[in-house]
Amino acid sequence: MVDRSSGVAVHRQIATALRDKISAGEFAPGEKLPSETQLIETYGVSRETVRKAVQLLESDGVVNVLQEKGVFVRPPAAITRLARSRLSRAARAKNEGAFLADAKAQGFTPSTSVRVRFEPADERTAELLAIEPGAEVTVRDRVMRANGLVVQLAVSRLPREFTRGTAIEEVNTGPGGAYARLEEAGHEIGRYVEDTGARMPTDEERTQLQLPPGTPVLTVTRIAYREDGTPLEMNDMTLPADRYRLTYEWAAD
Amino acid sequence: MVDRSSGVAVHRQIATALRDKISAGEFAPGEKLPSETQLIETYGVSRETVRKAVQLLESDGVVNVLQEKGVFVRPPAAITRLARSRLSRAARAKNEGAFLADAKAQGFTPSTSVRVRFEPADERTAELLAIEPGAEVTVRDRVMRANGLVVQLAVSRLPREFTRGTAIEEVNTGPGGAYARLEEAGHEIGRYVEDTGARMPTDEERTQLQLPPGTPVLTVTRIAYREDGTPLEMNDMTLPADRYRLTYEWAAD
DNA sequence: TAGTGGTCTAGACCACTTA
DNA sequence: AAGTGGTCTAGACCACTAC
Repeated sequence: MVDRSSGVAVHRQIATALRDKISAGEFAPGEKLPSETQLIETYGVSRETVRKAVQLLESDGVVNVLQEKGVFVRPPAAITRLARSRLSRAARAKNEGAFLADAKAQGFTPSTSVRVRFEPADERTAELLAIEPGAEVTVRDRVMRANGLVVQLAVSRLPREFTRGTAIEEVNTGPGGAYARLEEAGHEIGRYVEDTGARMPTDEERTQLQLPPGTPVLTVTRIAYREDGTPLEMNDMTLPADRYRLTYEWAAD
Repeated sequence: MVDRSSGVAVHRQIATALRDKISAGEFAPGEKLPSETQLIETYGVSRETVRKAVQLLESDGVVNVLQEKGVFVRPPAAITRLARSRLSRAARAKNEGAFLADAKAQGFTPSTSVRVRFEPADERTAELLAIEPGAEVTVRDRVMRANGLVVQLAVSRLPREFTRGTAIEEVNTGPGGAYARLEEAGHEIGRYVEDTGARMPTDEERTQLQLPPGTPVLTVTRIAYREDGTPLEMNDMTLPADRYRLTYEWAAD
C-alpha cells in the first residue's frame, strides 16, 4: 500500500489514498473512516504517521475529526446565497434587514446582537470613507445568529456626522435599518461597491463562528455611496465559506 | 512561558504566543522566526511540540516554512482586483480578453494555454445551461499565467449548438474573445450572473497554482445569458485567494 | 561541519464515549 | 472495560544550505 522509496512522505501517500477513496465514493459523506488503529495495521506505519495523514485531510476540510468518535467525511454544508437584491429599497420597505430576511427564507430563527461605539477613524477607514484619519466614526458591531449559532460577523462604520441624532446610534435602528435612516436624513444612496475575498480565519473568528479546521472565511467590504459620490458607510462582513455564496447579477454593458 | 495545567495544549499555547508576537509586529513580514532548536529551548518542550505549533501557523497561512532556511512571517501578496467592468463591450472592443488586460495593467507578462474539447453535459452543466444532460458541450480549459506562474484556472462550457462553425471551437477565439464571437453569431449577451465562494484547494489545484499551505481559493461561476434569458456560457474560475479580490458595483435599487 | 526543516518510530498518559 | 482521538517525549535518520 505504501511505497517507501518513492520519495513521497508516507503520511502524504496515506492522505492521498484516503482522499481518493473519498472522492471515489468509497467513503460517503458522513461516513466514518477506519480508526487510527485500523489504519496503522492497514498501512503498517506508526500512529503519528497515521495522525499526520488524517490531519492533512482535516486541514483541507475533507474530514471532521471528532474526539472519542472517529474521523468522518465532511458532508457538504447547507449553502446560503446572498444576492445583491437583498439591498434593494423594496426589500427595505418590508421592514427587515437583509440578514433577517435571508435567514427566515432559509427556515432559521435569526437573531442579532449589536454593539454601538464611537471611534476615531484609523487609516483604512479614513481612506475608504474619504474622511480625515482620527475623525469620529460610528461603529456598529453586529453578530448574526441562526438558531443560536453565530453565522456572520459584520462591522459597520459611518462618519459620525451622518448618524448624529438618528437611530443609527441606537442599538435598534428601526424599520429598514441604517440605510433607511440615512435616506430619511437626506442622504440618498446612489450606489454600492462590494469587494470580496477569502482567507483563513483568525483564532477569534474561528471561535466565534465555530469553524471546523480547514474552513476559510469570505470577507466582504461594502461601501455605500451617496448619489453625489460621498461614502456614507463601510461594512466589513465575515462569513464562513462553507455556508455562504455570494451572487451578483448585472446587465451586459 | 507555557502553562501546563491550563488545559490548553502546549503546542497551541506556543502557536498563539507566536501569532500574537507576529500581529504585534515583533516579527515583521518576511522576518525569520526563531529556529526549532531555539523554540525548544525557549519553551522547554520537545521538538515535535514545537513543530506542531509551527504547523498550526502554516496551515492558517500566517507563516511560510522553507526547508533548510527557516520559518518566515508570510508577507502579504500583491492583490489583483477583478471588477465586473472587465466584461464590458468597451473592454472587449480593445481586443483583449479580461485576463490579459488585467495582467498588463499590473505590469505582468501574461500568457494563457487553452485546450478545447467536446463533452456530454453532466448534471450540473445541464442545469446551469438549461440543456439536456448528455447534450454536447464545448469546453474551453484555460490556464492563465503571469510571468510564467499559473495564477488562474478557468473552465468555460457552452452548448455546442452556439459554437459550431465559430472560432470558439478554436484555440484562438480571436479579438474580443468568445463573447465577441457569440455576439457576431447573433447571440447578444443580456446579462451576467456570478456566484462566488471559497474553499481549500484540491491537491491538483494546489500543485497547479503553487499555493502555499493555508491558502484558500476563490471559486467564481459566471453564467452569461442571452437577451431572451437563454444561458450561453458558464465559466468556472479558480483563483488563489491571497492574490485576488473581486469587486462589484451597482446603482442603488 | 553546523544548522535547518522533514520524516518516522515507539511508547507513554489522558479524557471521554460506548457497550 | 474497550475503543476513540489528543497530547507529549526522546531519539533516530535524511537532505539540503551556508559557511
